[in-house]
Amino acid sequence: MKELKVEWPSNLKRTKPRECILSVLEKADKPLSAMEICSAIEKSGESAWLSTVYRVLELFVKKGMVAKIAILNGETALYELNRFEHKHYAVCLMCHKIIPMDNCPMEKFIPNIQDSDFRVMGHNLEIYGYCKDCDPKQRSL
Amino acid sequence: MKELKVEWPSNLKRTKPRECILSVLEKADKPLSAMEICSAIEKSGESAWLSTVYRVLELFVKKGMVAKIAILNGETALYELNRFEHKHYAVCLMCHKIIPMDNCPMEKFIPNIQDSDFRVMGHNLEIYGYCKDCDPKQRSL
DNA sequence: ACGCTAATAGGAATCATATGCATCTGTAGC
DNA sequence: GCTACAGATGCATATGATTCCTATTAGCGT
Repeated sequence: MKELKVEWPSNLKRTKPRECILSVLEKADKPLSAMEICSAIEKSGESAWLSTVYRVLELFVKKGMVAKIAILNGETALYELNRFEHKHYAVCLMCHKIIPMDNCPMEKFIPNIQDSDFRVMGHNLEIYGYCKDCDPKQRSL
Repeated sequence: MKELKVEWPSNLKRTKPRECILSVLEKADKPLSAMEICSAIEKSGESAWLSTVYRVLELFVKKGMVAKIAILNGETALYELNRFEHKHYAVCLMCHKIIPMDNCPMEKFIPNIQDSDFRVMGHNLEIYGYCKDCDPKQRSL
């Protein structure tokens, strides 16, 4: 996955934690949890408080720079740069590996919602199953 | 939504909390959280402990009697009877109302997963947006 | 009815996330 | 470049959902 950049909104104060967090997300090749972001920052020699990471991520989501996704019944929220082309993931039920999907079933689908005036803003989709490493183990149980 | 029944597995001990929980779910017209189930039981005059409710729900999920779903980035897990025809929901971003959908985009969709040997077991889909009551409020912000 | 096993009550622990407040830091205006 | 102030962070502590622990209780096979 190519490293991609997000434009820094002009009215957004540049502070060290914010730049660290964005930089971690730019380098990430998969969605990260707040805690993973935090330890990535520590590893790079900077420091960051988890509460700050949460606050900044929430802000980034509000600014549209970052997307928040929930995986496997939402034990933990994950964050990734908003790659306007949106993405879905397949999740392994055994090892919790996250594998990107390249297409989206919603592209040409009209949901039949019982509230006919519902204004659709977006969607989450998650496929679950067994990845190629875990499938054999699973079958032999 | 019609009240529907689930068969009680023959090897499953019948205890008061379990029967209460199943009965609440049978009467429910929407997915419920563990706490909602708990208070519904209290309201019916019985008593139930949250920890028991969680344990029983987990058991029911394992037995395939109940489905666990996550809504809006998984703040809270919701549970409903497993209606083998599976279902998806639209969720209002403002009032968190849950509106059933009658069709499913995955029926004739082949996900293009980067792990080509991934064995798909199922999926979660959630549409989010604004329901007819909240859409006007949203637009006037 | 008896006894064994599994289930529950009750509470305390845990995990992710949010919040409150004092202190610090970007940055707009000079 | 300096200053002031709004807004951000460091840090501790709260919160809400869920899980875990253990003594007690209750199904159910015999």
